[in-house]
Amino acid sequence: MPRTTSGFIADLAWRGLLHQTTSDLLTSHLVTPGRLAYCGFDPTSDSLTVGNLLPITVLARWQQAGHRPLVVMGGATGLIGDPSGKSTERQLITSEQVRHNIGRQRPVFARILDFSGRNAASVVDNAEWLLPLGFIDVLRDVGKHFSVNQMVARDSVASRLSQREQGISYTEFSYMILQAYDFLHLYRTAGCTVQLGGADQWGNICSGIDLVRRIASGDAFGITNQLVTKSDGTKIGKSESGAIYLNADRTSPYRFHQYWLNASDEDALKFLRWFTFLSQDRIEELAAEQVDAPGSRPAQRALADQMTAMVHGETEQVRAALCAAALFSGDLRSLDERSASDVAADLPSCALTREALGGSGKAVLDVLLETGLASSKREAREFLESGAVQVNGERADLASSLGSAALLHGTFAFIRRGKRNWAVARVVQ
RNA sequence: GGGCGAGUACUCAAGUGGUCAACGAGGACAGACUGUAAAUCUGUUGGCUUCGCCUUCGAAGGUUCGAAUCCUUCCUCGCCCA
Repeated sequence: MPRTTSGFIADLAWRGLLHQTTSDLLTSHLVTPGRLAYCGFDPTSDSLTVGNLLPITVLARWQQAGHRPLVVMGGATGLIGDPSGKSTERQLITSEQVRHNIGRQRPVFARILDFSGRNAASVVDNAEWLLPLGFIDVLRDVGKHFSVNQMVARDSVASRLSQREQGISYTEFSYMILQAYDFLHLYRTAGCTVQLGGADQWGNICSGIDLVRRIASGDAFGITNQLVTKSDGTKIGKSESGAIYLNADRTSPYRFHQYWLNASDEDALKFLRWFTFLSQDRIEELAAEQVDAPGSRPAQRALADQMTAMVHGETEQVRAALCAAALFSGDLRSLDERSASDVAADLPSCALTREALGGSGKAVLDVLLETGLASSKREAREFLESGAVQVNGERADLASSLGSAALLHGTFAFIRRGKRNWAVARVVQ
């Protein structure tokens, strides 16, 4: 954590996150505490994903350095679509959808940023000032300050112009004007002097700074962070079963925890620096432990715990960690009924009836299907034949079936497919 | 509006009348080795009542004993001309 208000930049640099800053004067600007920086988030999806996490944590670091963070929800810009970093024209979404998305995304910011105290964070929606604007007014007051020659030269636009298959619509082309106007508006009304964003936002941020200088004769700054990927070059937050969301109803805290726990050694250390608020000393300590005892994966554990606590809170983090420990210790039988029930609540599940368990019992093959661990009987068969399936810690085969005797506490059958896929079948009355 | 070309499973991409549930690559999943890691090797990758059957190759019709492959119409996309 940065110790001084101007240490923000140095901290970002150490973490490998600093991409560019717009001016050498920035450092002296940051000496004064309580500077206001904003970062925009376009609500184009129902739930934020791990991919959106980085800019939020950068805002949090800004706050920890003694400055004030401002979250700008793109209630208006989200209706247009930012071409930056996109290779194809995007589908427009409805304004109802945007409002719904904003409502869903807001709580995530509330957990990561501090909305109380002297440096309290705040959230605004650019629909407040962008929607009332008149087209002609914008063309006369704002448009005059933009040179099409420059706009066309921007990376985000140029790359789309050069590929004739895709092109770019006038709508998306105009996006940078809106974002620049945001900065101007926030500079004038709130004294916001800094904009944070990903490296792909560099162009948009510069446009805003230009506009502030031209119209308000003011000095504004920009800081961009690196766009990060996993060591194999793929995006962070994409798993086999889809994106990892920040809302608990889309990705359970347990699954979220598991995602980080499964990071490769190389990634785990990088992720600790990029995403967590652990100190430089602590991270270096973990790196050393990693070298000494790679088998116990200290970096992954610290990462998973930190991330889950940050996004879902400490209660959920403790639950997820206990759940993981129970399942992967290999000693399911030691779980008491209460803990078993807690663990079961976090896993994909299916219901068993007493009747189905009578006689020869219920085929494990069917249970695999019902819990979603296998998507077809053919696949279920394949898993059973290859020895990929365990029920309550016992390997199952094609002939295996569930009887009452096999259940844990007479109620649960924990099914494991492969190394780390779990589900539970439980008896219902 | 006129001319040409393309649409194949998660993706890319073969196949141009039977030997095609469809080559190959990537991805994904599983097994072995490990550490719920990486790398490597092996296997699987449309569905099912699995020595067999059923449904797929942009959509709908048609020709044929038999079509992803031929014909017709339609839809979508790309290139060229106006």
